[in-house]
Amino acid sequence: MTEAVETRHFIQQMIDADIESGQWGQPGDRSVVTTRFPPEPNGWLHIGHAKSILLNYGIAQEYGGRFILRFDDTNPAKEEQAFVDSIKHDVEWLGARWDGEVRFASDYFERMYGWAVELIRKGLAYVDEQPVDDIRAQRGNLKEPGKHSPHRDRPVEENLDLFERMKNGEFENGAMVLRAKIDMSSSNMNLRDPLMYRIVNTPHHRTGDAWHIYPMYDWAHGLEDSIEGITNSLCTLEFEDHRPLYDWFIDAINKDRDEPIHHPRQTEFSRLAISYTNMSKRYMKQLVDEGHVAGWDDPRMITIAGFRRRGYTARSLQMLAADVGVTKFNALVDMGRVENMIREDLNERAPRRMVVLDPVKLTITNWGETADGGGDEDRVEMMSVANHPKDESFGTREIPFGKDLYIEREDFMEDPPKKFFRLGPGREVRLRAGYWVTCTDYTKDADGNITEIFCTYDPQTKGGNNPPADAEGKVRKVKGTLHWVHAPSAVDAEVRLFDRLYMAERPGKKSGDHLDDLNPDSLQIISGAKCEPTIMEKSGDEPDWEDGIRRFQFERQGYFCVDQDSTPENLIFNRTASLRDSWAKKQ
RNA sequence: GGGGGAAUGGUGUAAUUGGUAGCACGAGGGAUUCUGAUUCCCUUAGUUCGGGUUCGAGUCCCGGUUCCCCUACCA
Repeated sequence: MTEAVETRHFIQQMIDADIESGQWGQPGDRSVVTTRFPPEPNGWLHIGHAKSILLNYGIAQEYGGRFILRFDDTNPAKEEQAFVDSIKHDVEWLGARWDGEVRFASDYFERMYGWAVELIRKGLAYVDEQPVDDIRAQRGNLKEPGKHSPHRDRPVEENLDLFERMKNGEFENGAMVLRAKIDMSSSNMNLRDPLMYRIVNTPHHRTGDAWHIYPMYDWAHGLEDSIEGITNSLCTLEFEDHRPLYDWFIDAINKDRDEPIHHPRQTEFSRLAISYTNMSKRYMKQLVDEGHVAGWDDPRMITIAGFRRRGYTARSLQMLAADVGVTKFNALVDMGRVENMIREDLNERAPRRMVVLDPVKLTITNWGETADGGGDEDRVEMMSVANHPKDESFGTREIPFGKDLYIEREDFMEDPPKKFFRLGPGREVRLRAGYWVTCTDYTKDADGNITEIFCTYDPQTKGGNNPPADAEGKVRKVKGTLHWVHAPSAVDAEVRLFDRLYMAERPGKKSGDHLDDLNPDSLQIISGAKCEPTIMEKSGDEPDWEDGIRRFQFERQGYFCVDQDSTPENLIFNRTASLRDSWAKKQ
């Protein structure tokens, strides 16, 4: 007997071991586990952030610990309150719930400053007043060691004085910095006397002009983690080289200190990369700025807002995060996987509707004849349709059927090949939940476009059911079932069909410019789609979409959601994903 | 001529830490089907390379290769 064993990724295994050994407190106490998501409020969150959020939140959940949302607002020049709000919204939408109030690094500036003073007193930090270029030149490079700053051995009292005056705003931007005194010949560039503070005379979105110096990432980040009692500071692979510095700063503070501060453990995992996209903020900004997309929440963007507007569910992103796993391997996840996740979720949860995207008229010429004789050309029959083929709890709805219908233009061919299971001259198909119809004639315009299709229907196939067996006991069969709408009662809608933004697996890899790989057909707007009249009807059996965004499967077409700009008078649908199409693949 | 990481089917990810290389997706084939969807069944294909230790190596040792990251007063 093989049992499904829950496999634990390397971070879970590490935490398990820490708990057993009592790394953070009493051995066995799982509730101490504390994680965080620390975005800088300077932009939009993307799918890569979603992986990080879900990883951090998931671990806190699993161990019964805490998950903290902290804004790393240490750079007043680039940050805005608006991003704080949108990031909170995205994190919540993803389903992550943070512990207590949202935290801000700027609330810790005073404490960080105090610790910096302690480092100066210990001779571990100094004020450097050299120009940026000199500092840069002295740093050396990957092969050459750096050189000491002439101010490296400035007396402690002088450092203290200068640092305080930096804080008080006595100097211009860039006039001087505070640096840690570590090792200018280290092979790890991060340890070559890294900057701790710089002068920025720009008002901060939360602290106003209270500060004139702002902490650098390496100095600030570990301290923020420490203050919040973070046990596991999870970050991406490129920070591996920063870990020695992360540890050095906390150790330096704790050196000769009566009450040592908490020392979290930083662990790195590989960031999410997806084919046919690029997570680079620079690239995304260019797409927006140059109008290649409509904005940061354009449904083609891989921002969380973009995925949301496209119709992706939080659950599908959670499924994706679980699916890609947590490792240190630089993996490239196939975009097809992402698309399959939303198909999997929506297949289960989306109620079905019939919508004709590219309508062509279909007229039933014998609608006046009925099985019991005496039909009425103008009558409308109501047909009962299941809202979900596999789940009866979705219930049914009634849709009208009559003489004048629309079907999909691509469902008719003048001279169809044998394997084409749809309509053609003389061929019979089932109109889903309607009747069986046989094509008897069609008309074309001067350009050769089909303008109208004429059919007869079989009154014995009402509801789409098979006709009764003939005298020899044989039942007539059809290969194809088409979706349709009743023309007089159809509701118009705009439908936006999205495709991948890029045509290359790794945009920009070949030519160096990602714009060269842009897919010119990534957006197709259809203005005359015809929807069944019950399109927006709430059947009560419809799932409670946690974000209020309504989603449907348009039968035989794909999954669609109601766009935020849609109104009852002017319906707008976004295609989230097409259905799998083995017919298209064969062609 | 530096440092830090990583390599398992096409893709992603496991392997009780030395004991039958498994799962998912994809792809191919078939069954079912009032969505060419869904569902179900079958098949496909892998330990970066070369040595070594061992009864036995994805796992340990030695050597090589390839890929990613590191020289911001950004995070």
